[in-house]
Amino acid sequence: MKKIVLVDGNNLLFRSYYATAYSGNFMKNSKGFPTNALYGFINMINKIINDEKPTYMLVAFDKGKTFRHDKYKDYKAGRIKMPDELKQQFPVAKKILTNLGIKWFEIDNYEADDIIGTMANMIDESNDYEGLIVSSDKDLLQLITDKVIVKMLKSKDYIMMTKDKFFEVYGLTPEKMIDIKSLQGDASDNIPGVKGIGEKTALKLLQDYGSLEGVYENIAYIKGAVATKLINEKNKAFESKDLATIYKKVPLGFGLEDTLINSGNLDGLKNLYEDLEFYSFLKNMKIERKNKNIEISEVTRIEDLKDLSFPVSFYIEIDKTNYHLANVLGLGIYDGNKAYYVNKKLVFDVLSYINDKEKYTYDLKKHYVIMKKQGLTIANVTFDSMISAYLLNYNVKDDISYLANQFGYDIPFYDVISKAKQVDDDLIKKIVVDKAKFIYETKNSLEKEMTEEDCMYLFNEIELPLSIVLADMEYTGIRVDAFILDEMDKELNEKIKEISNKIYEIVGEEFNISSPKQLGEILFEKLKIGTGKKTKSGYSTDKTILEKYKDRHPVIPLILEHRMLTKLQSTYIIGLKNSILEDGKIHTIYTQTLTRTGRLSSIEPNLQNIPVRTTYGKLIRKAFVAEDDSVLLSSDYSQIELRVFAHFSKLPNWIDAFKNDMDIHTRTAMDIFGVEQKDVTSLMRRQAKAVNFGILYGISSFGLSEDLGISVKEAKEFINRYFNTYSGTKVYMDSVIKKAYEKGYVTTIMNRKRKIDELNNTNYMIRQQGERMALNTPIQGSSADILKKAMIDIYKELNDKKLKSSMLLQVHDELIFNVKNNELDTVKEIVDRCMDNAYKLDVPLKVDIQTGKNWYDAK
DNA sequence: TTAATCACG
DNA sequence: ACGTACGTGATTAAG
Repeated sequence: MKKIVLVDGNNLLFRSYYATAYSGNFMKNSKGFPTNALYGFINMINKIINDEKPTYMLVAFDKGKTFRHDKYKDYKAGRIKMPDELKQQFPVAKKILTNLGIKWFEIDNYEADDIIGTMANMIDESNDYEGLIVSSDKDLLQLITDKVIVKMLKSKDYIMMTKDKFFEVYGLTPEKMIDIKSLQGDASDNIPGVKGIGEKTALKLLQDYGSLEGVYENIAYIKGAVATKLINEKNKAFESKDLATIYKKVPLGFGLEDTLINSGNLDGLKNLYEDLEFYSFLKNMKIERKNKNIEISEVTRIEDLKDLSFPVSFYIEIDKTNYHLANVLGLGIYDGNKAYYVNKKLVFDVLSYINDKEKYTYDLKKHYVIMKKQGLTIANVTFDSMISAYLLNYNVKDDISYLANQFGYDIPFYDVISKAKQVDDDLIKKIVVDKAKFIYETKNSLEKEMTEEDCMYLFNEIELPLSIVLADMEYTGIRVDAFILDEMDKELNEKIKEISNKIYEIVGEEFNISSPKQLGEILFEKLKIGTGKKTKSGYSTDKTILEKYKDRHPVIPLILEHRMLTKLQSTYIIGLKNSILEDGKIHTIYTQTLTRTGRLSSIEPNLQNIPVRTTYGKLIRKAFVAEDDSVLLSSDYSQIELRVFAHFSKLPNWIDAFKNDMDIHTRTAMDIFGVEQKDVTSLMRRQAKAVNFGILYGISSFGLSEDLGISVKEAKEFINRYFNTYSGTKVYMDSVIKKAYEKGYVTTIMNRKRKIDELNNTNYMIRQQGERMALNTPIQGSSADILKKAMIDIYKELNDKKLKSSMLLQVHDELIFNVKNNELDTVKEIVDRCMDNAYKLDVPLKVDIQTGKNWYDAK
């Protein structure tokens, strides 16, 4: 006989929730997500598995509505609404089951009881299965047969209810549970029963007369108050019988054999437990840790590698996170059988030796830059787990150990290594080998997942080659003239001092202007400029607020100017100056595996937010200069996001406008205001532009009203007008959101996927936020895809033609190159053509190119 | 470490 | 009745 365990999932979660919920201050993880019900739930499931050792199992859940099979019943009207804190734990419970390899099931209009009843019925009719139901709900006892028993959960232990045991307790056969309920009622299930008849009386009556029907047939023999009650509530009694009967014909769509427990997904389970911060379960998972001690061959000569079989994975450990400044500590290599450790002196020779062989990495870009500094150009890397995991929406960090741990490898985090008092060679040896081993051993599963998710193109043709492009950009660096920064620094020092003194004079006291707290007190309490409370910790003094009050007090424009100047000085003058390395250049690091949309980001320093919007701030760009005999070339996509939107939404007017190289905001103004081009005022264009940008961000009337300085109502009318004019917009946006809800993710033009968990949040606000992400990501992400493709094409052509010019920076829709004077025309042509042709949209891509001795002039 | 602010696309 | 535009990083103050 094969044993199937049937679990009432709702019952289990409810029990666990209320076991701790009354304290009011129940278990949550550090993000505030409630976890109390899950904790008990997992404990129970583990216990069931331990105690029963089932090979088949099904967990049933109620689904949504208060319908029960074909008849509408006020079935649960008497129950209180499920608290959100409990509700939110249900989807996670289901995920956990899936990862445990346990089947769970729910279906519209039916309850867990019905599913279990149907299964029990199937088991009863089968020849080779027996069932065990786990619940604390007595209702389910009616399902007990010769083949199906119930494990009744009590507060601490349980009672195994077989047919015999049931008879022992109730003096009846199990199916009479229905009749008991009809008389006794059940408040929690909103079964009325007969008022005034409790368990004792009900049992006595049924033992005497066999069934509810029997009771009424023999009503003449029953005396006193009980008889009166029975007669008065006869209808209620029979109604209750109907309600108490578990339905056994749920269309399951699967058979008993489909409840076989499978191997599940330990890594997935581990991730879930980590998210929930269930460290005790993590410990008890007894996952076979995958990096058991293995023999490590120490490489002292190249000949020691003669047995190496390819491909191999390798990992270089360095002593700082900023790899432009770091020193190599050691190298680990793994070929599927043997692990090798290479000390820092031999790293260059060994990697040179295997450079024409196929290799796998974690963070190819980092390794490429490290070795390029030593004069070796790493080649033939065909797989990188960092990029792969990023595309698959894993939580990817700079430190490989985070991912390795998710996959069951115990590898210390980087800060452990960096904080170690002395860098122990044996420690490094073990770590680099484990890391290489992790890369090698998880390659296939990541690759398989990428194939399933259909992102091999993105991986092989975009991200992996791009990491080399970025590595070369970082390695090359951009020349920065420290003298120019110094001059600006002096000028700023004076200006800031001057303005500070003026402010102190006007206000009548000295204070820290950079402290929002102190500034708020001065402005709103001392000077009583207005009543602008906004943030948690006090008054909001941000730009928008200050600009609103600009005319109220002469100090405010000075504060604004002070803000601008100190920002320039601290972040850009001082910050950038500190980032100039010995070669007179700044080498940023592009994080390729961070953003949710597929964009790059730039750190240490961030070269993607160098001032440009204000005349004064823009001067910083004069410090970014070309090399000798060169100019800087800046090429940017004109309105790429709006073009991508035109492509997706297929708006005929926009496609037409872009094809004719028309100003898109003017065209929008013409369409929504219904005027000729010559009659478009600057206000109309400005408004049209604001709505267009709103569309890219997933428009909201509030956001638009803020941007345009109009009321929310007016903004709402504006948006309606826009949707009426461009009906395709609404259709497109609705379809994106619909698909996002269905699939749980959105995609870009190159099938980059972004999971959007916010769409499942019970909080309306957060769901709204999720919808805006769903709308924005395909646009922002596709634009990023396209520029990445252009970068790869340009890089390849510059290399193939052996040009000395090089790509330096990427700023989302813009590229900066250092171009040798004698290559200017060639490079211009290449950049223009590659960017134009990077991807074929329904509208043309447009590229603006400018050149100059420095970044300021090239804009 | 976190919040507030402001720089960019 | 709520409280909001999308995506980033660095600096400062203050707990």
